[in-house]
Amino acid sequence: MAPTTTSPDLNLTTEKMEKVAFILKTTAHPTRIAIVQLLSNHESLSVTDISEKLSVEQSLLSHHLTGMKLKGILSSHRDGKNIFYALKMREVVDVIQCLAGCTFL
Amino acid sequence: MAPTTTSPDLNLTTEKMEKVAFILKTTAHPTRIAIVQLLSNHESLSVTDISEKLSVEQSLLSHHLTGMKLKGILSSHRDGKNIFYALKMREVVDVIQCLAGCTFL
DNA sequence: CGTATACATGAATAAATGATCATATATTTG
DNA sequence: CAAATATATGATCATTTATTCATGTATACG
Repeated sequence: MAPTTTSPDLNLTTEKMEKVAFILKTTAHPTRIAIVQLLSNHESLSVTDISEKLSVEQSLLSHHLTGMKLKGILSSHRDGKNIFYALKMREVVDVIQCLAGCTFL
Repeated sequence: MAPTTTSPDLNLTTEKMEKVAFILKTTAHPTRIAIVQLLSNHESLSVTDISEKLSVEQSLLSHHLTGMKLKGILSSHRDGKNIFYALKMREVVDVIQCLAGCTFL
């Protein structure tokens, strides 16, 4: 009885497949994966925090962040001069975790 | 004690993040998700089988299939005139399953 | 209120991806 | 071997995504 080792049947509607593809696309970028990783360990971080930790230029990072927020993966709130981002769709952590666990990668 | 509900810490090297992004990108397309779904339920199918079931034109499908094979997601073998494709990296099923399970999608 | 800080936005460009079409190759069959 | 079937491939074009740069907006602070 090891229910977590076998995958259940996959039976998705076209609409669902499109939505899944949409989220996968939004996640499929090294920088964005790094962002998810950071936020999976940090609750919430400012743009500057993330920019420094990942060495990604402010504007480019901002584009990534606002995109991810728009698509529902992140949330944000302002605190003074800073804007803090947090992980909203925690499932993406599992998705990354799952693939990262592949021995052959 | 429900160990499967919480995600373990995510701590990936840059290289690993790139590889994960690579696989995610290869999966992030409605047609390719449909292919994975089909093959998760079928063991192996010919290009014609898949083309008919998904109503995707031969050449376009072939591009998708060879790409996915090249990137290690699928395997293939010839039997007579047909070439049969099968799922090689079964983890992608879990990835899709995971996101498909999101209530908000 | 002016200046500095933190972040967002938009335009322009570059690069990657997707789709289509024409054609090539492999295999079977007559 | 010629024709038919099944699939792959390569060129081209359209679309999407990524990056950069310049500038805009909000907040804080003197």
